[in-house]
Amino acid sequence: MGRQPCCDKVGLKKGPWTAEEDRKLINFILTNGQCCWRAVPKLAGLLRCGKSCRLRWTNYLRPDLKRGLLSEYEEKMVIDLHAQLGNRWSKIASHLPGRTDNEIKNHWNTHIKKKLKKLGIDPVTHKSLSEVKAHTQQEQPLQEQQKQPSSPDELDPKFEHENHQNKDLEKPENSIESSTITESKEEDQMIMTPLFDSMEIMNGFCTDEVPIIKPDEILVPCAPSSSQTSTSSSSSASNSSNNFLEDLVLPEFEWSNIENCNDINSINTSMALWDDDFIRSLEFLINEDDDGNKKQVFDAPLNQYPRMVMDSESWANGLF
DNA sequence: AAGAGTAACAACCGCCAGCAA
DNA sequence: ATTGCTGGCGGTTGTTACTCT
Repeated sequence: MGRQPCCDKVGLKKGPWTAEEDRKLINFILTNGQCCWRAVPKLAGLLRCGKSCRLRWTNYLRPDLKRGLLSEYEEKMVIDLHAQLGNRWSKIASHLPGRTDNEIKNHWNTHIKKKLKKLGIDPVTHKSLSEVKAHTQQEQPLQEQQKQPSSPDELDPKFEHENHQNKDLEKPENSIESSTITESKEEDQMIMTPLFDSMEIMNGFCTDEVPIIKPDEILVPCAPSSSQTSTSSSSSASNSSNNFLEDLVLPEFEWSNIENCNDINSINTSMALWDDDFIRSLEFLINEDDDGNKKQVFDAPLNQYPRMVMDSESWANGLF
């Protein structure tokens, strides 16, 4: 037998996240760290599917995210990495601390593509457009002869870029690429040019490094849920959601001391990494409503949550 | 000022690899 | 070995903001 489905999708909310939903999700992850996403919406009191929660967290709520447009430097990196990796946005994002694959993908499609075209560079091949044009004109008669693809790769857009890469290899003098695509981790490292080394020094944060907790270590807020709903200042405002997130001034995180997330002690240690100042500022910011009035949104100060021990069966059956 | 067109980006959808049951 | 769920990924769509006429 397999596992339970991630969600039944019945009665689940879709569309933009409200400020209240953001608060609930942040509240939950601040308190519990990251655990099984399927359980998050139930435990956090959200009518969302786990996948949606994960996406919202990784793409928007994560504390390490940079906001605003990509800098010229970052843009240059994206272009360079795209030339080497193609549309592997997550891989590209992994070289840009604080940026998400979604953000980079969007930026590529809306900004960089146009920029490159303006500069006469084909955004797919990273070659000059005139050359690409000439190349395709040369190939056209041949392609008409061979309309049936000779290999499955040709049908798969994923391979399109790699095919270009191979072509590029034939004419390295025309490419801005500095290395070839490889899947191995070792060679992935080699993609990092000295330019990227400075980025490595930055305090990179990875969602994988968010403390993972065991089911029986979930902290369940004990305050009545009505306190949350009564404080919901704007259930419709993705705008207000944006505002309160823009205001968040988040500290640098150091997750390096979490060596073994399966160890309960290390999990407790990891929770301590959200230092008091940060928690206070977060509470202050999150508790502010749209008019700037202070409100109690967190059910209780984070350090006052009782640690509720759940047995694994309760967890598995989702009895909350 | 209003409507149309365009840009920007958040969110969703479907697919897939990995893995637990 | 098989089944089917989870989490991650890339492509696409929908919504909002902005600009132009």
